[in-house]
Amino acid sequence: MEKNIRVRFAPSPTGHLHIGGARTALFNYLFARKYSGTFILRIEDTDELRSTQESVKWIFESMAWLGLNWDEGAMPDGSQKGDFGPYVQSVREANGIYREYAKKLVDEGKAYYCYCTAEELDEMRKKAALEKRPPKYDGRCRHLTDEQRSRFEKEGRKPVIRFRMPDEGITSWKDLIHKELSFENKLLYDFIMIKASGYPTYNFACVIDDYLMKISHVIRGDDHISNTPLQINLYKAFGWQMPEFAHLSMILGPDGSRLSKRHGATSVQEYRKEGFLPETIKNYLALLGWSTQDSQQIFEKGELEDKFSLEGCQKNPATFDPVKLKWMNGEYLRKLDKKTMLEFAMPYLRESGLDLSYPRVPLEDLVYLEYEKYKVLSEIPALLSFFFKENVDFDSQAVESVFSKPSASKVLSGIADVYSSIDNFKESEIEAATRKFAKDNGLKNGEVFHPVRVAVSGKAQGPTLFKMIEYLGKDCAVKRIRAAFELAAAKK
RNA sequence: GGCCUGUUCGUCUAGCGGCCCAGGACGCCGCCCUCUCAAGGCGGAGAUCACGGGUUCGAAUCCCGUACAGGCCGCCA
Repeated sequence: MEKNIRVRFAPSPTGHLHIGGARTALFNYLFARKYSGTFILRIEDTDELRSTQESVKWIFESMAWLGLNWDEGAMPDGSQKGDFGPYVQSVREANGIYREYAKKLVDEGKAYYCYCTAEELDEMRKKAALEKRPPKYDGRCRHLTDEQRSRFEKEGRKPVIRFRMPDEGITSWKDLIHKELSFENKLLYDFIMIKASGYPTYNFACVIDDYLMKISHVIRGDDHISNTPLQINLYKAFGWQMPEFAHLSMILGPDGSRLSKRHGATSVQEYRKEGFLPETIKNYLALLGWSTQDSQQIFEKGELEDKFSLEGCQKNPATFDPVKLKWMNGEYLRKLDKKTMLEFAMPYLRESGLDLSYPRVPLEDLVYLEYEKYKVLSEIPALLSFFFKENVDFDSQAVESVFSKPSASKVLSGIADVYSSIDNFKESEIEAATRKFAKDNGLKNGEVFHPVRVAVSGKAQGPTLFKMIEYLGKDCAVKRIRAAFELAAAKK
């Protein structure tokens, strides 16, 4: 691979960072890291209507959370990092960069002013559709005389600048993922470079900036494939060397259409809130459309950066699978140590409204108790809630199936006495005493364990029993078992 | 309507002419472990490689059609 790899992620700030955008960012990031290149963040806010400052903030936040740190570009504090800035297109526009280059093409006869109104264009498209022709701009303003122009100007019309597309020939390039791709020029159209507002369009700004920022590889979604021949003709008109192109496949929802809001969570922020770890998101996203030869699933820190390659990228679209995402998050959660897990769990615990001062054991011990069960952080409070309050919320089904057994009330009254006489209230002591109780009374272990579990936690499923009882503490456990005894006795 | 792209288990994928009547992972099913649920271990079902033609001694892999799917055709990006 040649030196000076420079790639960029260029989102338009019109909402939260979408999971598809995050993947594009990730692939660019990984590519840059793999080849010791430069990863650049450029804000493409040329849509004056939809771009917002707030969206820019969201993009920064999501990128930072994912750990996709950029070497150059717009920074959260408003500064510009790097020698090829500014990295915000609206600022570049204000600096006159796009107008300057557009004028150059106009002067050379490679672009022209067009006075057609949006309504006229609309009309043309409708007509074309009716006649089953491609809705392509017919080039009617290509050869306007000075007289015609001044008449339009007098009418108060603001012109756009259109690129004069070659009528003949073929535009092709060797895509790093799709191999050879080609388009006939006569099918292309005179696209707008500068809008009537003076703002550049995507296709124009993108080329100017990629050139000026010395981008070596353009890695983006393959919804841009048909924009590429337009852009290549721009490079040719300027006489610039074009970058390499790599078009990534799309991400689909479960129904096979492009992943969108109606498929549920689509922004990085939503996944963060649900309790996915950034490492999970990165790992999962990397696997959507990319793989190693041995189909490796889980990557240790730094491994993605080492192993990533464009050759391993898929040409066909990938369906997003939330189930596998959750599995993967479980894998990452299980790797966390006690302290880290508590740090991650804390926001969810706080938000749950549980009385965090209630338990007598350290929170990290409680959280870690069920560590191998978690799939997302947000489910932690519900799993542990019985540790945080005086009384037990009984699961009616558990009560029904366990307390209705004839031995239940006998077990509960007996075991409460046994527990209250244990001095060293630790897991091993509790377990030994419980097993002895079962044996002495001719009961199966399960006949004792199950009612006790429901009595202290209210649920039929939960953490390992004796550790749970130890963490609850002697007083609490005995009290709960006695209360449950009343309940079970009443059932009879 | 035109152009472009794509098509291997339900899903993500390995595969780049013989090692493949197709391997891994998620999910599913069963067994084991076990105080429950998980986790873990073991095993299983699941793809005639979209379809039809070629090329070749030999094709999931190369070529051509067909079908289906997606993308683009905006003074959106």
